[in-house]
Amino acid sequence: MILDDQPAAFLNGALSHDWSFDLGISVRHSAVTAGVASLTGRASQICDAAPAAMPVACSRCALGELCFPHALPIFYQILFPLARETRTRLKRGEFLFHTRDLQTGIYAVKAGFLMTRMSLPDGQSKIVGFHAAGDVLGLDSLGGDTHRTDAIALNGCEVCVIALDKFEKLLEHPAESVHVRQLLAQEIARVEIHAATVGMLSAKQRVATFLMDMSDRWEERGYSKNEFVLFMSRKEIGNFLGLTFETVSRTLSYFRSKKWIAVQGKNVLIRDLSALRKQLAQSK
Amino acid sequence: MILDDQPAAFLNGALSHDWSFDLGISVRHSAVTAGVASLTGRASQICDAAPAAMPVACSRCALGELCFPHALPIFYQILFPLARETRTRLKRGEFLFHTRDLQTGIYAVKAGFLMTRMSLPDGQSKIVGFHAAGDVLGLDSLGGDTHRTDAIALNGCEVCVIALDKFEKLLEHPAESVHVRQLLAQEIARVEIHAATVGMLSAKQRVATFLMDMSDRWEERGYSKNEFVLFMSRKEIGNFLGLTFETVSRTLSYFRSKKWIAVQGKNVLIRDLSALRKQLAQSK
DNA sequence: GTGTTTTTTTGATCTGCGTCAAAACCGCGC
DNA sequence: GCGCGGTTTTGACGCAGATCAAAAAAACAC
Repeated sequence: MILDDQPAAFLNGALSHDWSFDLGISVRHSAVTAGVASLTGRASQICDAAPAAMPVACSRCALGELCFPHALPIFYQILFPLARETRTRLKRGEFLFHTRDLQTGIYAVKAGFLMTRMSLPDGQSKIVGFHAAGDVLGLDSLGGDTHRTDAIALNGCEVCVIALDKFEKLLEHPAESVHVRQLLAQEIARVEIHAATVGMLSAKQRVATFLMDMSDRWEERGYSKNEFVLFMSRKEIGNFLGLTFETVSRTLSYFRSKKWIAVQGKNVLIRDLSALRKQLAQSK
Repeated sequence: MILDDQPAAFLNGALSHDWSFDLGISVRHSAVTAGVASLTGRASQICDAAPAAMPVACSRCALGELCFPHALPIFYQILFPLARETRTRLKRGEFLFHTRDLQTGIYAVKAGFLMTRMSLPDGQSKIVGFHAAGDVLGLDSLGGDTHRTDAIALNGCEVCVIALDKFEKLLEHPAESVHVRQLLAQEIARVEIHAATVGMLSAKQRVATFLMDMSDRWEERGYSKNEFVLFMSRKEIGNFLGLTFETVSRTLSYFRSKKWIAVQGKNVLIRDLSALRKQLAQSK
């Protein structure tokens, strides 16, 4: 189906242009652009699986300041090769870890997107977060010795694994210890905001918040805040927001009818961010 | 109004009996029993304000194993007097800290109940947690330098304040550092479960979950898991659960009509925990 | 004690979102 | 190219829970 209010060119032009803009992070670049391969017709050149032929120097890693070794010169030499050895590649749908798995390490996302999912007592499962390059996974399980969530790849991912014993050693250094505490505290903030969002906002407000959140994340990573790909399905968005996938779809269509966004499948263009933001001020 | 299915005696008998059962923690005892003062007719004897005449030895503190000094012999002598000096008393409705206040310390609840509340972009505020004796507040703000939430006393509270610089020093000890990471990780787990709960459960399921959660907390602290006081109002419960206060009230009435609980005001008696638990298995 | 305010309960009505259903669309293998 | 399974969109309908309203109960001030 062709967008009624927006020439399809925006998807093949603007989007692919921005996404092929190289930030000097080759692995992330390839993973991110994978999503538009079908639109740009360059599927044969840019494949989803992280390219083995592209070595990533830690100095150019997508994690940047977030990566532990950066703040820890003492362990830099030790951890760098360790992390390299235990790097993992995941295809869409593959698990990084399962609930109740013994926690063996900490995971830093170098490229791609994942989601974490938890099981409820009634047997249903609920998506508790989406994670992009630069995010650290597994810290929330430090309280026990098993994972509390499933982590599943949304597209081709590359994840740097730091073994738990190496991680513990890392934490003996005060600077790293502070850093990890900050990451944990930030995660609490994120989840609390999400709980508040899901708890008291209308469907329109939840979807608007979700789009704005995604926009921020893409911007943080150096991409356009107005044009991005939702690697998750409508069903997954709905699960995350506490809505059905039909409502998510309807709401996106509503935003499109108001000309606030343009959507085609997983590609999104924000056309009026302030209008979306104004939704939040609405009574409900 | 008299309970239709339960003689009022249970409230004046069983409840007050269990609550006057002294665990050797005098401050907590007085704070907890304050809620039933009007029922037991002993309001004049047991007042809400924490009694200045009752000193609390750290060895008998409600925090027990959770208290930092316990796991840290080295700092025990230093911190103990510091914590004593900076103990705070709060009356119902008073703030322990406000959003955007500069974070000056970490707070350990020694007696009473508090709630933490955060502001949403649309101006509304949302309760993100209820906290009882033994809980530690303020850790979630370690990511920045200001508080992200308001902390408000639900009844007479006594809170032990540990200045931030003292706390940082405490964390130089690895055992304490691990302990704090565990507390942070547990908080993430709590909030994620809450977000999942609020996101996809029906009103009956949310209220049932809430009651079971409260029951667990009272039991953890050595009280009966079947009889307790909800220090928060229906409005506050509703805000926390993402429901209106009318729905909370209606749902409690429904549970009472099924003879699963007995409620009079803020006093609750669980009469059939398994029936409540079965609610969660329901389709919705 | 009395009067006032706030909280809680219960009822009546309305509506946003879930549910069920069908058609359109997309990705994928051949 | 074509056919097929999964995803997304759109429509019709019903119900859980929000909203509006009023009375009862509890909390509070004096």
